[in-house]
Amino acid sequence: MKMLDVLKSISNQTRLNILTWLKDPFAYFPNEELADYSPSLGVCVSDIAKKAKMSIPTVSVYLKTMSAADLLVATRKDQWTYYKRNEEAIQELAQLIKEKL
Amino acid sequence: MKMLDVLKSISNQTRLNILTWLKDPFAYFPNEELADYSPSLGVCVSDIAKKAKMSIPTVSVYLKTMSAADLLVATRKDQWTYYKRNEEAIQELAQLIKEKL
DNA sequence: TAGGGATTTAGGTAAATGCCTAAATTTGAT
DNA sequence: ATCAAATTTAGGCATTTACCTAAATCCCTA
Repeated sequence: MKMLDVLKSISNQTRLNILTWLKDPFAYFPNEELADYSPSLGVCVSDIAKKAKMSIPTVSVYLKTMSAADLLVATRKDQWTYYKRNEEAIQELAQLIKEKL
Repeated sequence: MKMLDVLKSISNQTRLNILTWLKDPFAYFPNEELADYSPSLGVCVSDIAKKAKMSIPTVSVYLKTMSAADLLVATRKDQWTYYKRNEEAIQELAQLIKEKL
């Protein structure tokens, strides 16, 4: 894990929010959008963009950045790309800060 | 603690390095510079700037930013400003990431 | 109170980041 | 093969960040 890239990828309020939203999608996204939600997939790009009130392209690259930093896991299914949190990597980051930083 | 400001303040390789150096000054700074080192004070601006191979003004504002984010503690003594880590805040950050992020 | 060392503040430029719209691509369904 | 929906890629502009040098300030000591 590249500590600096991970840190950069969460040094933005929107990206930080996305991480929070994905922690508990039912608490943050309209239920109808989660009709066929599955924890193994996560939430799709456009739903996240709508929640963020930001353009889809912007959010698309944010998500891509975060998955490049290994904080999110992307799954393409049909024409949708779903993103979910990578809990292991997040815990690993906390651990790294705790003992190595 | 403002999570975002803290994260921003460590989203830079040099500032990340400084945090590492201050964790164990004797391992990273020339011993003669630490002649009157005391853990309660830390290391002064110009020694840190020299170690970073960066201009003093740049490092001065980096350090100030980090202490504004509460990651460092500054102590002015005579004409020197010493900086040391704020271990509590760093642990708090790790904790915050672990359970709230 | 003048001089000098350490630091901070100001001011500037280049690079990176934040976001957008438009265009291109992917993929399922007629 | 074609259309439409979702996403990604490209390109662009505004703001922030990363540094620097020069000037100002702080604080000692003569």
